[in-house]
Amino acid sequence: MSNQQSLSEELAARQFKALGDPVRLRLYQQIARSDEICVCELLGVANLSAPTMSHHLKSLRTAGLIEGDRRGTWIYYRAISNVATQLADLLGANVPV
Amino acid sequence: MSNQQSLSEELAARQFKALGDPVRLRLYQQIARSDEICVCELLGVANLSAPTMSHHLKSLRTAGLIEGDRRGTWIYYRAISNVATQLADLLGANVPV
DNA sequence: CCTTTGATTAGATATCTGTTAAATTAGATA
DNA sequence: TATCTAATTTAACAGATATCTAATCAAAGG
Repeated sequence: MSNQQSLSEELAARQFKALGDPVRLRLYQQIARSDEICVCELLGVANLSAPTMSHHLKSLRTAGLIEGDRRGTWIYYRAISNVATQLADLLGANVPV
Repeated sequence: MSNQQSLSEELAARQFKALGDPVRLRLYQQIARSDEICVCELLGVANLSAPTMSHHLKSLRTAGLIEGDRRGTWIYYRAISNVATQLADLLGANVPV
């Protein structure tokens, strides 16, 4: 159904791991819900220090789940499309039973 | 589409975390592919010591991803149904944009 | 240039995690 | 009972991780 190119298991594990923290799962959902969102706004939503926020965003970023770019003073993040779908596929939407 | 009862974020994070290890992701997939599978057979497939296998199975078990029952000498594991689908939903198959 | 604001990076530390070896539990069989 | 196999548990330890403080980088405005 939706499988342009299957994720390596190593990469998928790293992505699940990135999502495997309550703080990061919330952040990812918040980012995925938004079209794009500024770090400063995420700081307003979550109750995290700026360094801790950066740390978690870096986890999500290096896992290939989100990407960000600076526009002037602010940095905007957005979810990388298809990744979530690929992970979902991998989770066994394809279980034959 | 498939949302009988949404997962708490805490639980979902624990489940993603359990899947966030290459060894456990493989194990989960192997178990989900099978109708049910004996630990001894998993030991044959993966190259793990018995204690390490138990450790990882316990992670998946306490996260609510798999369940096992003893039948005689052997213990059989199977994937708990719907959980993967709920996680997939949570990942944003349902993103409205 | 200096200061302010937004964000990341570096260093320190306490906690968590994956693996191993040794011990233990559970069931089957003699 | 003793013994064998299947699986888990315990204890120990190295390596990873989350959070904090302090320092640094990047852009904007005075």
